[in-house]
Amino acid sequence: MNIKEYTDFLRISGVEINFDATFFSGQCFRWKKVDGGYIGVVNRKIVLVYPQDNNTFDIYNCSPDEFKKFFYWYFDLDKDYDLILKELSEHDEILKKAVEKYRGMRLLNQEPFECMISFIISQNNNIKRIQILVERLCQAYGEKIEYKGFSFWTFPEIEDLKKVSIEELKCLGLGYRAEYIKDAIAKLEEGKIDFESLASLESDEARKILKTVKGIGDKVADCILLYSLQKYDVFPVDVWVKRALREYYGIENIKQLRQFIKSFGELAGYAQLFLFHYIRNSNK
DNA sequence: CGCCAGGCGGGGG
DNA sequence: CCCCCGCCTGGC
Repeated sequence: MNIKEYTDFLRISGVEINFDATFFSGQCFRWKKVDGGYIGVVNRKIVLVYPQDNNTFDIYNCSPDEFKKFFYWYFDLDKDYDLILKELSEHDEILKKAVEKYRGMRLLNQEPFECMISFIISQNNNIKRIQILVERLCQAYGEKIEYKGFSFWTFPEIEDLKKVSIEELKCLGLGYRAEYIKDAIAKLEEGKIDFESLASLESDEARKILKTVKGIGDKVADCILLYSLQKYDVFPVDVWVKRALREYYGIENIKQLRQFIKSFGELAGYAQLFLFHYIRNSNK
């Protein structure tokens, strides 16, 4: 990888990133398309990304230091994707196709609080509505930031949300999830949930603790573990994945499912990312 | 109007 | 443990 500094952007070359697949695979909800690129709010800043030819992209509003310290991690660039994708391809034919089609998709390492709240919101909702609800939450309680004429809001901090009532959250259209969000914040405040200590635990232990929050079940817990706590042995299962696993792999029960997930070892999360995206886009 | 959407909690077998 | 139902809300 090579980083070249220009007056107001960095040119990163030697890394293959499929931004469409990465940003719109359902692992995150705040990136948007702009003319020729993508805009997002990450690390409390507005960031613009413009893909170029030959495994190169430009990134605006990001210093070389910030790229090395934050985005290198965020885009999962410390991993050897050649190796990961090779192993997935060798697992079976379905995964081989998924990997071929979406080569360059990255598993994002996101901020745990944003990830937790976003996936609590995601339950029983479609992607479009998840995006709208997350955006409303940011506009109501986040901090307004600007860059090159774009204005956005940061994702609210725990401090910003702890004084907000359930009723106020419901006004945003969150419905019964408002109560769940409040419970998550209360448990964070009380120290019953602590992301740092969760990250140090085995996935099964961490999942149990996350599930003590009202509104966090297996699926939401696994998304938090995989997308923000680096638990790559976790494989979130939703209705789509369940259906696909039955159809493609003949998986009918929990026992078979556990065995299937275990067969990927530490790459289960990567397998899920590629399988899920492949399934979602091939069926329509 | 009913049904569904990238689940979950609560109750009952 | 497994199954089943209702659920805020908005779109179709």
